[in-house]
Amino acid sequence: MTAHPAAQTVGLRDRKKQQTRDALATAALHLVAERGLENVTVEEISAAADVSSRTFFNYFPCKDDALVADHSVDSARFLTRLAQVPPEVPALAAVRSALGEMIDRMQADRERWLLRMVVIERNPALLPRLVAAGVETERTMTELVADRVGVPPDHHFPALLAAVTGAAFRSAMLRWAAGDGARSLSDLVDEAFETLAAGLPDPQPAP
Amino acid sequence: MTAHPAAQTVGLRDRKKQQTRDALATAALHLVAERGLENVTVEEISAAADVSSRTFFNYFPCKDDALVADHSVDSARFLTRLAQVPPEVPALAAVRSALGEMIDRMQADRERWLLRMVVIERNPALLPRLVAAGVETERTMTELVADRVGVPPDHHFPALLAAVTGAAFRSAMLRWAAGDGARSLSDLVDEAFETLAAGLPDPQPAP
DNA sequence: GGGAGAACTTTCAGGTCCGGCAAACTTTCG
DNA sequence: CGAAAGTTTGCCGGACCTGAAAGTTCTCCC
Repeated sequence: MTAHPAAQTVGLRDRKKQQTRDALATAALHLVAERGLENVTVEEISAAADVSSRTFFNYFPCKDDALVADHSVDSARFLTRLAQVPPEVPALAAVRSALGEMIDRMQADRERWLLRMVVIERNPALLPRLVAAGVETERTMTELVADRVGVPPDHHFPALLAAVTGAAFRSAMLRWAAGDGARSLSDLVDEAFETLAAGLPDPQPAP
Repeated sequence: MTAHPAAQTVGLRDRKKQQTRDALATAALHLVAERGLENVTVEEISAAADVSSRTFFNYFPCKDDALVADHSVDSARFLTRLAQVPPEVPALAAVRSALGEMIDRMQADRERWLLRMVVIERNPALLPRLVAAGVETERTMTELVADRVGVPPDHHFPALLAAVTGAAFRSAMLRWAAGDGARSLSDLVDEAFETLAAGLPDPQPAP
């Protein structure tokens, strides 16, 4: 037996895969951060990660996804959480609650996520990609919410809630990056959701 | 002098340009509607509009833009309207009010807009494009709103309001198309904005 | 251990997207 | 009419992305 009898669930193979994926994403983020999206090719990213450019596409369906997607934050877990929130909790609060775990994981990966958001901010072409990453999630979320509040799936509320909370979350993420992570993401999301719950009233101009 | 002494502001040249642009957009929408986004090339679209494929790119920066962008609904006018709404009107209501004109124009172009939204619905890759079309608008909108409510530009409210109203509007557009335009877009947008103003409370399950 | 087979990577070929360039053409204006 | 300005077009090349086939690396089971 080798010196590592434990850690059986993940073999060498999976560890290498994760490494490669990580190397590609990291290389992509750093290169784009310093040169801009247009001035970085897939070949350069692949070279920096020491793999062929064909391999790049085995991991990411397109260049942008290497910058925006993140395996560690998979939406399936968020949806599971959402389904688990007790049904008497209002939908908006339920969504906020279910986001908690995802937010924690993002804070744990603080460094990388801040870089990611800065890259997105400086390359607006990526912003739609951020939406794309959530579009399938929003669809499922719509169904979950319809179920939860007991309205037909073509009612306007579930789709509106999904779209609006998605927008609010993105807004908080961008704000997080803009402040370089000075305030916690959790706080910023809370602030946004409270404003939503209050019906988006005009804020006080000056105290 | 010719038989058309009036209509001086637009010459033959500009009229032709508008025609070409329109032909390209129309061809793109119809082809994609029947074959799907992947199975339509720029060459085919250009051929259908009787221009070279090189000309296509003189009008649209990429294939998707021919499907999503619309010259008749330029956001500059919306922003102008927004700036004109009296400052005592709360920001959320002001946005709804400023959207009115755009909505009217979309209803006038009902046919084309419904087709467009159906195409987007059936080709989810385009949905992020719809966001992209509004991203610059949202940025300006953020500044306008900050100004209007008298908070610094890095306050969370303006960006949140811009993102959220954008999402709500898109949600209403998709709903409009899903119902094949049975209910007026104006109604659907009102419904969404009222729900926003109420703080997104859970709807009544059944009467 | 050791080999059969699965999984991953690489190379290669090819289609589509998209932008720069300069020549031909069309409209506008003096 | 003729010059100026704008538009269309073909040509070319780089970049993105995909399929197929061949080569390499890991896993599993004996």
